Amino acid sequence: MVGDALRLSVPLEHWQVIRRIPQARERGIPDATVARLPLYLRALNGLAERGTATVSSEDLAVAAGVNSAKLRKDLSHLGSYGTRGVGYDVQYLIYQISRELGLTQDWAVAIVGVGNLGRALANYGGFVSRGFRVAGLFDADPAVVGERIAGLVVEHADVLESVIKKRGVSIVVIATPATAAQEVCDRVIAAGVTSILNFAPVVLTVPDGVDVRKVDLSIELQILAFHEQRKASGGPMMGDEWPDGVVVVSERGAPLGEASQ
Amino acid sequence: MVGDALRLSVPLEHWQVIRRIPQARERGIPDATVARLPLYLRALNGLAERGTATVSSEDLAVAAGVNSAKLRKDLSHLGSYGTRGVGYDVQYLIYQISRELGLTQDWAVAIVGVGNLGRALANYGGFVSRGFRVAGLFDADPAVVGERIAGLVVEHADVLESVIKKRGVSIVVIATPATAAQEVCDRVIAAGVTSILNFAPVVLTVPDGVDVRKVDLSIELQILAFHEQRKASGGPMMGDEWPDGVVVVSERGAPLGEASQ
DNA sequence: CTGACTTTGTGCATCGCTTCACAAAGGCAC
DNA sequence: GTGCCTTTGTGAAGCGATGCACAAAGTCAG
Repeated sequence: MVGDALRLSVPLEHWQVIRRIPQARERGIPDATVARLPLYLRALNGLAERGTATVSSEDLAVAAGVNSAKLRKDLSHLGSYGTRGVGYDVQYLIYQISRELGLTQDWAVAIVGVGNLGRALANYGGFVSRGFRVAGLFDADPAVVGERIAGLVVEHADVLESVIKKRGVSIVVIATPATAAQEVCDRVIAAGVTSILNFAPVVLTVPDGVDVRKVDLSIELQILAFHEQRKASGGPMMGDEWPDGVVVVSERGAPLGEASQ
Repeated sequence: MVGDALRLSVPLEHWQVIRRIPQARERGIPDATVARLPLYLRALNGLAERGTATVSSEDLAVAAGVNSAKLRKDLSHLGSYGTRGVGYDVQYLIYQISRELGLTQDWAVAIVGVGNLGRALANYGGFVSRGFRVAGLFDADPAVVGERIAGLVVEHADVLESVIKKRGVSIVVIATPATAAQEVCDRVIAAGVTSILNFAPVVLTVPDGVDVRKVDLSIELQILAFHEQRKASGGPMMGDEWPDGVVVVSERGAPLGEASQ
């Protein structure tokens, strides 16, 4: 089904040449590129749904919200797909990017911490949709254990290690309060996990070889606030002075109660 | 109310000098730095809670999970706070970073889309804790409108514009399904909002002057999958072939190793 | 006051990513 | 085939971030 476009549009010889030159693909793909591949993939899926067969770098770039030169360079790191004068075969490119990202296989994901966020994640369709399968939900609170969410029964955090091994979980999502995050992190790593997606507002300490990605809601808001402030104070200087002479700490509300969560 | 620490360790003269030199602070702070400031802020709050009065760049860097040279350079963009031979006054630095990020004022935030994610966000303590106040919850589903969440009554999306203006909302969080996101986006921008945090898996199109930050759960997972695959395929080649036998790319059996990271 | 010690702030070399601009490659009409 | 048109893939320049290494600036003991 897929897999035809190529044979037609790119003679094998071509790549053999490519192959010989050590070049990009051989050694790692730039991180910045990897971070954008999922974006392209999403745009391509949108096009595919609308029945588009081929797409130019220009059009795809618009759909993905990036610059076309960047898109081409990104794709060139995967190999020389695409046909000059025509563009890229949508289905073929979807396959190639999926394979590169490792989405042609199924990843078992466990979610630890079934609070508001954990529930939202468990029910989030985007996970299941492409290559990811929620294989376990865990919480330390007995009141939550046993509850059925998104078709799964919440298990007690005590059995984390054994379940991870038994079900071949390779990616763990941490959605616990900040205080529990490091402990959970240590335990899943001990159980063999090397990829962690962390939603808790703490810096996790992990050994080499373990990948941690962090999603921090309040940090994003703070960055927005910075820009918003800049825009608002378009005028000359804003409160660039010390409040009244010399007040120091946050006078506002409280001593900044780090809302654990 | 609080506010002594500084007076002791940093004589006023000091910054007046700083103030005069146009230097870095005048023109924008690098984006990369802005993105890390919230991290430093969190680390500092942790230290403050433990009663630490001053901290060296080295220690703070460890707490924030960055390199100390980077930390010093980042802080130098704000001004010359810190005392050589001693370090930084924790309370003072908290105040300076908060001010720079615009957290000394209160930002009214509206959340549009009260599904699983919207609920999680509304209940997320991290928002309220520092400078952000949820001033409105909106949804288009009549079944949800009227419900009380985190002390707020969900309002119908129809009144979005008027409420935004009335309550002075300046930051909007979009947690709607992908299909509704662009419309919501257009409407809040028309109502004067220029800062948007988007959780919907779409690329929003906005006019110049509007800031959009995006948090995409499935993209993060896909990036993890990429690295996980790299690690797993430490062995020879994995499914590097085209489904039915046309060999496609790298036949090589080795390189790749490179724990890329 | 002097000298040893600590830690900041920054000049500089480097690195990686972005953007430009264009030659090379392919399609298509005739 | 030949020539024109479209679009890719990439060399090279530009730009911003990173990390090193050290002078400058401060503390502190005596």
